Amino acid sequence: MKETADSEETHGRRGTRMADIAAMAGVSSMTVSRVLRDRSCVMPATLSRIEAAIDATGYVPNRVAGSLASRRTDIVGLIVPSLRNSLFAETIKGVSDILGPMHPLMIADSGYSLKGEEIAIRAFLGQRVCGIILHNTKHSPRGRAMLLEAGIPCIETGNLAQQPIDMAVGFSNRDAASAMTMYLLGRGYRHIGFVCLPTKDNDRAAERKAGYLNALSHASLLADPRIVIESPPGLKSGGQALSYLVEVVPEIDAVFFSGDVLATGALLEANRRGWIVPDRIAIAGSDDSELQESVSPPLTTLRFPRYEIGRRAADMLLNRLSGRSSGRAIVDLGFEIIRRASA
Amino acid sequence: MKETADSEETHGRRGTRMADIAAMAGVSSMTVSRVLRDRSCVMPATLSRIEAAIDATGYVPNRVAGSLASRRTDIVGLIVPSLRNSLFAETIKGVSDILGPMHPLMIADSGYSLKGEEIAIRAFLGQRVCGIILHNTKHSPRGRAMLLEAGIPCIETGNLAQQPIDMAVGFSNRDAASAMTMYLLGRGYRHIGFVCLPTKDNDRAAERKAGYLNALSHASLLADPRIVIESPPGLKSGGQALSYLVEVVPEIDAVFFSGDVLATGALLEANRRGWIVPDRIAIAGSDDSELQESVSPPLTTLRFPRYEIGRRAADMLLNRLSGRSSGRAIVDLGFEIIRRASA
DNA sequence: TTGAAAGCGATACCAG
DNA sequence: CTGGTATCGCTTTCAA
Repeated sequence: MKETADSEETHGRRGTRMADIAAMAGVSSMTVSRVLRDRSCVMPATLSRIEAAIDATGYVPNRVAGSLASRRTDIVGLIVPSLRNSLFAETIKGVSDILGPMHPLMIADSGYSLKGEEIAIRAFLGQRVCGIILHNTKHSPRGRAMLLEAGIPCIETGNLAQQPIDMAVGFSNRDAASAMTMYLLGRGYRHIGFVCLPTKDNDRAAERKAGYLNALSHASLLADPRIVIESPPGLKSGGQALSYLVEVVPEIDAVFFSGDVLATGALLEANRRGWIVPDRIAIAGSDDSELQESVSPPLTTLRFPRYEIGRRAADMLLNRLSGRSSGRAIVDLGFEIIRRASA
Repeated sequence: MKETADSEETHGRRGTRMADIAAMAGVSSMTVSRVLRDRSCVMPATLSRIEAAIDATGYVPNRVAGSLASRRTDIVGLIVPSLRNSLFAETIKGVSDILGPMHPLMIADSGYSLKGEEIAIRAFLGQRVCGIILHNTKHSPRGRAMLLEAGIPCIETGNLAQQPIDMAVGFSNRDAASAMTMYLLGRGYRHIGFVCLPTKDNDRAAERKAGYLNALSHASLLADPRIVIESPPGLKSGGQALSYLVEVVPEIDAVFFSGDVLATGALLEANRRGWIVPDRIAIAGSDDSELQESVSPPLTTLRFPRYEIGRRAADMLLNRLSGRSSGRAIVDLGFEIIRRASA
């Protein structure tokens, strides 16, 4: 019956368990378990024996077992449309900063597809994450159903959801686009083009287009469908979009690029062609960054509080978990128009 | 003894368990477990009953319990210096693309500090990740010890480690910096400045500085310490570095910016000041991107296969886990010098 | 091909 | 403050 000792010696490292620590310290594993949560709930003498055992062995508690026993994990799941895009990186950083090491962060990208999001949701639920943060507010029926069914906090951050599954934090893409369009109208531009990312499966792009169209109709202007286009992401793509718009409707006097670095690409292209911005054509962008501020002329853009959105999302999640809050919060963090020389 | 039925009704949703599915399908839970791994190992009739039960209930297997029983998870841990930096986003994307939904990805940032990395390592080991990918090749003693002790695959990717803990994939920052410096020397520049990110806790920056110095001494040139500087990251920072260098040593004829977007910032600053690049001063950068290609003049840069590094790292990890490989692979994915107009 | 029994390594819940 | 005992929901192992 030396099986135990034998296998420890024979098979080598099987990993230190809580029971081993308990044995070394001459206590039960419950005491060890308690110490791990709260050092101040045992006698000092006991505590020091336990701590000695822990760092003699380098024991790292098994959260998998702990999670099974307590029926919950500390893992937070985050799904973004793309891991490559630095915009989402801001939000990820915000989330990560608030969560800290006590709440491991699991990240998946949906590849901008509803199906991809659904797959990620299922994977996360399989891991029994304690909460989920999503960038999309549009979901597949199954995805939405799983989230509802799971009964865990869920925060949607991409567009300010009017009917969130649970909670939402963000800003209104529609209002932001509308505001920028009105700003351009206020500056006297009358042939304002609009470029956004593909709207399929992307509620944010769709909302921005709607905001642009809204603003025009509020001003009793008719949108010219020839200069309302969708474009893939990227600097070059922005340049190409600008070239295209000017060719199709030469009298165009301003363009609002509502996606990522499109505006910067357009500005670089304008510079290359020797077009004076904003005299020949005004350019407005979105998602302000150091880059948009550093080009010449600096770009007028929308600024979104992406980092703060990540922080708030994580914050709301943690509050809900700790029972300090409940209810279907919808937090609007707004946006700003950053006025610079380009429009 | 109607406890079971009672508690299900009383406490409501407790989540469907494998045993429930088994009961519904009239089989044992072992059979359900098997089906989940390999649909083709049970009789078709049994299979369809089980599948019917699964999607009638929306059952999502509990990986926490599964992991405890099998003593291993499918979770991969990834630690990067910063989640904000789009460079690392490339690698993250590569890792994520290879892992897919079967291997959830846990991500933490070290905040460029060894202590931060150690904390993340401990957290990951607590979650019993099946493998770890690190961007740093310099670690705290405890961090290194934990990794060694854990006995799981570990891949270092930031700088090509000569003595990896386990496996390594990447490129030599030293060789790359040396190559770029030699390229500049070959173009006839003789007063070449060097700017890198802070070298503290950052083996990559340190290696690049060493490569620059190496190249100079191979050419029997003395480095001028006044124009070898460290600078924080960012476009503006790059511009400031350029201004500083030109002021301190006016005869400087080229600068190699070895970090991130520093070179782009410097180029924009040069343009602003009306300095002709490369006639007044040549500028070379690193970490090629669409941006560096799109500015005027386009930047000569080093290009690193960051996405591919992520893919290979994940690939090596998966291969090791599946037993298809072993051994301490060190994979050098190299680098390229992208020659453009700026230097 | 299928099932029964015995864990996996913690925590919950009571008792003392 | 401390310990015993019964899970947690699945996989392993062996037997049928």
